[in-house]
Amino acid sequence: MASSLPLNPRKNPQQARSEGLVAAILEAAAQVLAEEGAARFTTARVAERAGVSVGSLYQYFPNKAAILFRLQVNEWQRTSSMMRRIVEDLSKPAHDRIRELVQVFIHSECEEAAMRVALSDAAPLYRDTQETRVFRRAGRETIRQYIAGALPASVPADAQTTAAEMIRLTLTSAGKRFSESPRTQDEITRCAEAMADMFIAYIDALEQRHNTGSGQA
Amino acid sequence: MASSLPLNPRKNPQQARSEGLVAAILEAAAQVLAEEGAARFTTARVAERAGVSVGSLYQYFPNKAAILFRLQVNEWQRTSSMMRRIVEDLSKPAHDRIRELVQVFIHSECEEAAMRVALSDAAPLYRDTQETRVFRRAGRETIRQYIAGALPASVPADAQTTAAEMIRLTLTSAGKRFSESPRTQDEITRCAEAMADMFIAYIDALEQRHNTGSGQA
Amino acid sequence: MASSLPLNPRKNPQQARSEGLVAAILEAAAQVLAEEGAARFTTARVAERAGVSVGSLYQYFPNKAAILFRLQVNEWQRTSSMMRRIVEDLSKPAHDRIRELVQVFIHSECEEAAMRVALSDAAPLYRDTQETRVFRRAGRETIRQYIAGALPASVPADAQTTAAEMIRLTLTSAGKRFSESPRTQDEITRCAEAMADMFIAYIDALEQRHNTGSGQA
Amino acid sequence: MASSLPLNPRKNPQQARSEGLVAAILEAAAQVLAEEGAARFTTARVAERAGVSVGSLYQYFPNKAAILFRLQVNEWQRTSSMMRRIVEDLSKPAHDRIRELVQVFIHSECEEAAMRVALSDAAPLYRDTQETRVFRRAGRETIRQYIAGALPASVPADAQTTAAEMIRLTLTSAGKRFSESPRTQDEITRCAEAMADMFIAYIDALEQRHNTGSGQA
DNA sequence: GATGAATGAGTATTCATTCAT
DNA sequence: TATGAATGAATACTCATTCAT
Repeated sequence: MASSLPLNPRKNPQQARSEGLVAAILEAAAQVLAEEGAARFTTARVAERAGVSVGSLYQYFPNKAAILFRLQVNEWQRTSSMMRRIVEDLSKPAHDRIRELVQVFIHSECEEAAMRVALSDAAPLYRDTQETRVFRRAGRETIRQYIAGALPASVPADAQTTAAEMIRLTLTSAGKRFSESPRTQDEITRCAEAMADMFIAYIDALEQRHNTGSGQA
Repeated sequence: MASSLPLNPRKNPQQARSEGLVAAILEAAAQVLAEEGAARFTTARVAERAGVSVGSLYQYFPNKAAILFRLQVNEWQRTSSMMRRIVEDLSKPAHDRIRELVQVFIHSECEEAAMRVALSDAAPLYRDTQETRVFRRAGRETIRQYIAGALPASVPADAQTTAAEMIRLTLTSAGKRFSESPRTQDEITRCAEAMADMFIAYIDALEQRHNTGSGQA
Repeated sequence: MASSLPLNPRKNPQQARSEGLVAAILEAAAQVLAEEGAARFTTARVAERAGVSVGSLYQYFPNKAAILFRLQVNEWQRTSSMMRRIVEDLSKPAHDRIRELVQVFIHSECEEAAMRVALSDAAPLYRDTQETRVFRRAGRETIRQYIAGALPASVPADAQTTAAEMIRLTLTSAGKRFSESPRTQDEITRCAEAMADMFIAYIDALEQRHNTGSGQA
Repeated sequence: MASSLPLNPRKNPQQARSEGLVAAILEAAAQVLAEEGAARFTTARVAERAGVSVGSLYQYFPNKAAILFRLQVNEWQRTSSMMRRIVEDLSKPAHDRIRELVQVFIHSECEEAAMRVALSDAAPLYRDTQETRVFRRAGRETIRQYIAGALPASVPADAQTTAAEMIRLTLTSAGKRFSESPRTQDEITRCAEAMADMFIAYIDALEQRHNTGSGQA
């Protein structure tokens, strides 16, 4: 569809004031999204919420999609750095890192669920963009590598890639879907446990298949 | 949000004519969705495509959301009956049934992907309805039971429920996500294979855990 | 610039009601143009003036430019048929027909001057369209032929074409420019007289040049 | 309409710096007009192009219209001085001076056509001003006198005025209209020739009418 | 003087839904 | 029953101009 909307910030927020405004707008945008939903996410509402004129809003964002895109990028970065922290902690055994990864990820998905769901609802507005595609692809790659980093080294590279990709796909998509309904802390923990169980069983089976001499596969 | 839109058909399609019209409208709706996307899915376009006046359209559907809802229900029913067929074929061992379930499901998700993605994009329009919630819950339950039906009987009931739910969640959400990008037949098959591997490893581990006498858990 | 706006009427006004609405909208448009000027010519104002909702307006015209285009076409047709009537009245000598043509044209240009000036001001909105170009070219051609029809037959074809084109250009552009300022009837008549004098002198000179045997040219 | 916008420069450009800035702004304005058209002629774009802040722009011009007005005045002055040079060259016979006048004027109109057309498109913005009216009236007068200066002295004063005014009106309006379409050098020359033919025939006829003793008029 | 961030009124266009015919 | 004309609220985005720094 609209695959060429420019999502780049209009000006580099060089000055503290600018950065503050951008932050205020993004904060307001997140609130509007969470409280009013994607359908009522309008530039006017965001500007009003941010205590800024629409004109100012458009000085920092070229269009509505760009605001949503920035919100999404921020989410991705948060997720990504969170994962990196866990995965790079080599003091823990692989299984524990996987378990922690899943727990932290699912819990984090369930935080600010309203906003995240609304952001997903609005995805059609910023999804079909070169920029988004590039960003998303890069994010996918990064996360897959983090996951691969927690897999046993004995698994051959291509099997590792496949498995990491399946785990990434499951983690992110099932995590998102799970977080769409309101959940208690207990439910969240149990869901993450089951998912980690599944991942670990999968990894162990993979390891076994490749370890056992001439292997069965 | 808009949780009280009536999605029920306005009249019981008693006459053949009515049924034909409803079918024509739904067919047209699916086409519009697939070819124009959710953003351009308008009642006027659907009516025109169906060769019907908007007025008539509104005689069979109380509002736009109801059309989308019906489309979604049809998808759910198709999926559900497809699963039932596989799961009830007791001539095959459980593992095979799981593999087949996943293969068929993922392939089916990737068919008519354009329409299904657009239908998902439009979900905010019909999602927050009592009716949808009821239907979805029932569908979830049914599918979970189908999956549970393919799990080994030795696993205790509650563990079985948890596992079936995790598999259902993964299958449907990762399947949907996977189908959002265009895929070759080969890619689809390999994704389904990996997913089935994961599920089977998960099930086997579960079985083992509960079989081994006093078990570790 | 915007060279691809569709200016075609959205629906054929088949019914009397439709025709009435289109006429009402065009009438209102002419009034808004005359009284408020091109800059304040908005679809909302036109609709209000016509006693119609904006929605209805957009059922009969695909966009603002189309309304202006229709107004312009009407002007062109009025001018064209007026010229034809004069030029086809063979009972009068050529000179008289030229004089009458000029008088009638200039007087007509000065009528509804406010609206016509505003319509010209708005020209950038509908000018750069395939449709307008086609229409304008056809109109130019027609008028040139009418003028050629009043020229003496002794002038060779190509000289006749050149002269008719120069007279057309002068008549229409100087007529338009002259009508931009408010004028008394007397001023208008005298301007038309002088212009006709010029045209007739031009035609006579042309005739003479081509009549005098080996001529000077 | 908006007949009271102040178009006067805000400050006398006493300093060299000021003059430079004014010139830079006008140059930038001409470029923006030529390259982007009247609709995209914004103060922001002009300022950016001129390498100046909007604030500075507003120090030298009270509003957007004033920039356009200055551009127009410059055009008028260029035209005017060009005409004066030709008309005051008494070494050439009147006919030749008329021919040259027309040729040079039409060619000059066709130069920078893009900018001139855009400047005309923007005319509604500066046209309805006391200042513009005064300037335009003065310009008209001057040009008419230049033209009168090339007419034969035997024609009585009032007839001369009428004729000069008709020629001025035709020259400027038809010239402008002609230049609105892209033209080859050859087309331009031939148009100017035909126009000069017309003017000379007109002048000769006038002369004859007034020379022939008791004359018919 | 110079800057450029902030303002906010203004506008074209769409679309779900109704209801007179 | 069927039609489709009519409605009008809603919304993204622009731009001339000001004024605090």
